[in-house]
Amino acid sequence: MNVTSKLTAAAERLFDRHGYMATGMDRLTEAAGISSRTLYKHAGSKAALMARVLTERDRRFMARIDVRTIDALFAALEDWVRVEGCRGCLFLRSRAETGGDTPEIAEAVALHKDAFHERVGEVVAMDLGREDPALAAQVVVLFEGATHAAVYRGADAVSAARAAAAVLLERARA
Amino acid sequence: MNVTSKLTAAAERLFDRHGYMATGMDRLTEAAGISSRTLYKHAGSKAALMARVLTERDRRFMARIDVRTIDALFAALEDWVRVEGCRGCLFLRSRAETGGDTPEIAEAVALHKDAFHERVGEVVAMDLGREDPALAAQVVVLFEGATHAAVYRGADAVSAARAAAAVLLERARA
DNA sequence: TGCAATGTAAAACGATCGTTTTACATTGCG
DNA sequence: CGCAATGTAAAACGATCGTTTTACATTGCA
Repeated sequence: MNVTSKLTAAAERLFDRHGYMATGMDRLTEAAGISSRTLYKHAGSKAALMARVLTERDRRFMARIDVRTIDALFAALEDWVRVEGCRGCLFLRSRAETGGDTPEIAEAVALHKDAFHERVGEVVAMDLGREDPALAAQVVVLFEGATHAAVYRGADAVSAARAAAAVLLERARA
Repeated sequence: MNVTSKLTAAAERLFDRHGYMATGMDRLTEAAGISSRTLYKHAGSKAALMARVLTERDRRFMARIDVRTIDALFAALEDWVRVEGCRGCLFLRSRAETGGDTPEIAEAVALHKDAFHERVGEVVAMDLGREDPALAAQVVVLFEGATHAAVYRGADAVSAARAAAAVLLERARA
């Protein structure tokens, strides 16, 4: 495992657990086992490191939701929550913590959310046999809601979203 | 308008726009038009101020969703988003920024989410004519999802949640 | 062999953090 | 009148912030 990926992984974990602003560079260097000079050579700045974390997380997340049905989409979220925990959407959190004023971060968030919405549209089209933008928008809302309600209601929130999505899909088929 | 409520209002606005950790005490004193000594006499500490902001926001929010139907619940959210903007749930954000390690904040968040869930249960019971905990959980997820999807999709996210909730309610009636 | 790259450890940078203190002005009420 | 409460302005507190720098060790390759 090279320096960059070790740093990125450590940063993602600390940002997720304690928040972006609350995580100082010294805790990052300590967790990654590198000096501050090496950190800045690889990351450039704290904002750039956060953007890199988001880009890497987007890759991992999108790979996880490479599915063919809406039900599998929520099953993937159940897995994600079980493995990665549930502390809300790290993308929206980064945007909120920076007030949307850091361009590199705001752009990474926008790219992720666009890609996610497009993926949901594709899954809906595969599952339903035709495109249905209205249903896709509802599934996005359910997914986002499950992610955030899981913070205080745990995996039950994902189950509720999964059941609701099944009803909406059934209705769209009729 | 007395000192305390002016401070609380200014703090809520700054915390919401720029994030909790990113908002320094000097910006709070400047926005509230008070000295730092007065701020600490009234608020005690930054964490206590944040908890007070959350308690006040809970009062205002719960008053807004004092409704009798599920549809009115999402209509109220549309109003809220139009008036207060959409930067995600300030309760979950405060919890995330502090890592859940500040008791006064974690407690205020838990109280709010419990009260919200109970209120949704009451609205579902009124609208449906009987209790339906499963439907209530789904409405909570839709509401939470609308709140957070609205950050990047605007009021359309609330409309989508509203339509989805109508379908779920219709299905529960049959 | 020797240079360039890549790393560490640690000090230092000015800035800003949350909070307290000092010194003084204003006001309301017995 | 006089005291207690409540406010402001501003300096100071030590700590920590993100970032850069200095000085030195290790490694890979021509």
